[in-house]
Amino acid sequence: MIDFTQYFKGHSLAESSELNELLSQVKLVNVKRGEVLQHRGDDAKHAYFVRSGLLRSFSVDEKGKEHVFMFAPEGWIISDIQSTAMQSPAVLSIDALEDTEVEVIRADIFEELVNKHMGSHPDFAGLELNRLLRRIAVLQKRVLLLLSASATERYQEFITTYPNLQQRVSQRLIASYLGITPEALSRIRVELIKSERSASI
Amino acid sequence: MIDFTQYFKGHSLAESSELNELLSQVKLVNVKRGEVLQHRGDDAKHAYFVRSGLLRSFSVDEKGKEHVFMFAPEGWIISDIQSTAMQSPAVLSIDALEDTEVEVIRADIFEELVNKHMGSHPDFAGLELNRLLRRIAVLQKRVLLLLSASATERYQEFITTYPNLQQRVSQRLIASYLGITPEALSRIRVELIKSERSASI
DNA sequence: CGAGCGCTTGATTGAGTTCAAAAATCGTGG
DNA sequence: CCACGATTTTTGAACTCAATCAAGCGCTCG
Repeated sequence: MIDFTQYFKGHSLAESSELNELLSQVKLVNVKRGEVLQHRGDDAKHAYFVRSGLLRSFSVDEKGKEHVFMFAPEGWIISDIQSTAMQSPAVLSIDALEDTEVEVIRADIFEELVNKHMGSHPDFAGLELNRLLRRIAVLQKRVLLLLSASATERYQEFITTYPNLQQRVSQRLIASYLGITPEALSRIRVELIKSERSASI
Repeated sequence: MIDFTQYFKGHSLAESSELNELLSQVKLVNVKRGEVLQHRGDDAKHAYFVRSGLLRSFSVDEKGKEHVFMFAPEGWIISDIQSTAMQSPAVLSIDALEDTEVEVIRADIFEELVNKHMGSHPDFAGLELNRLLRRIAVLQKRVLLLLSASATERYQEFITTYPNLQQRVSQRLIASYLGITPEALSRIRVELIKSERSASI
């Protein structure tokens, strides 16, 4: 079982009263598949730490179409970092793709902790820095893929990067993550299976 | 004239010996339009602070095609954050689109400074955190645009977000940034000018 | 001044979308 | 546990946006 406490383990903050104060703000919530945790337009943004289950964030465009921004399985933190940083209403909605046990906390808690407790617990900043750097790495990779790779290549990249997710998420949602229609993904898969067959003969 | 020193102004580190140590590592370099500052595959990554001129970072795909990842005009810092964070060879190349005066420093200096001097100069972490959050914000926006918007919409978004760049960068490069061909952008512009005309009559 | 680069325009092709409908799967209540 | 309705996936056909290929024009800078 992974949780915020464990996330902070190994850092000086882990044993401090500040951490206890922080953890006392954490609410443990059970959400059912399909429930929406955060709506686009919400002013109060939250960060969600997934203990078990699966969340996703997504945007809705003018034509009403959903676009999956990210998936968050066990151990992941999901939030609308952009809207939190810009102190603007949420542009992303967040909902549950499976029954999920999730720890909820104010999304700006990380920044606040860094700013407030840097002096006494400086390595907390390093932890947060690391989280953001990893986020940037996956976003950079995703942008470059969207710029340069065909739908087929993006799908192959997806299944090698997230083999476990591929089992748990419907094709409809994978297609949305890849920026294509479900029909296109269906056709891509039959082509891939065909070529697998001929390659293994 | 903007530089690293100014970037650090207003933070406690600004007056410290650590900053002087840092600034002594900064090399001021003049690069000519077309010069490549960093090649894909380089092990030593650098961060570039643009004092004047214009840099860009880009990737090259298997077919040899270039894809513009970002532009960096005066006052911007450009680097391959992903490769620096992952301690892997650079995936992005960086070159000059105009004659550029640039301050060069090891790309991992920010992380190192945060880790080393956090105790004595904690607010430096806040500065760096802010830089990363802004980066994430633009990347999130770009991913969502690539997922949901047509080439025309992405172009319109580009010119409203970066009106100054539009003047300085060739259409060829803007097209690359948008993920389309120069021919497609040329046609899009014709259509937009047409519809502007009919709208203003 | 000429070679090359950038932009445009045209014709053709192709990857992916849209619309429609059937087949398969899932989930829920009885 | 089964059955029914709803959702997802597949398949087909027509269409669209953007890519590709090709040619011509206008600059500039060497």
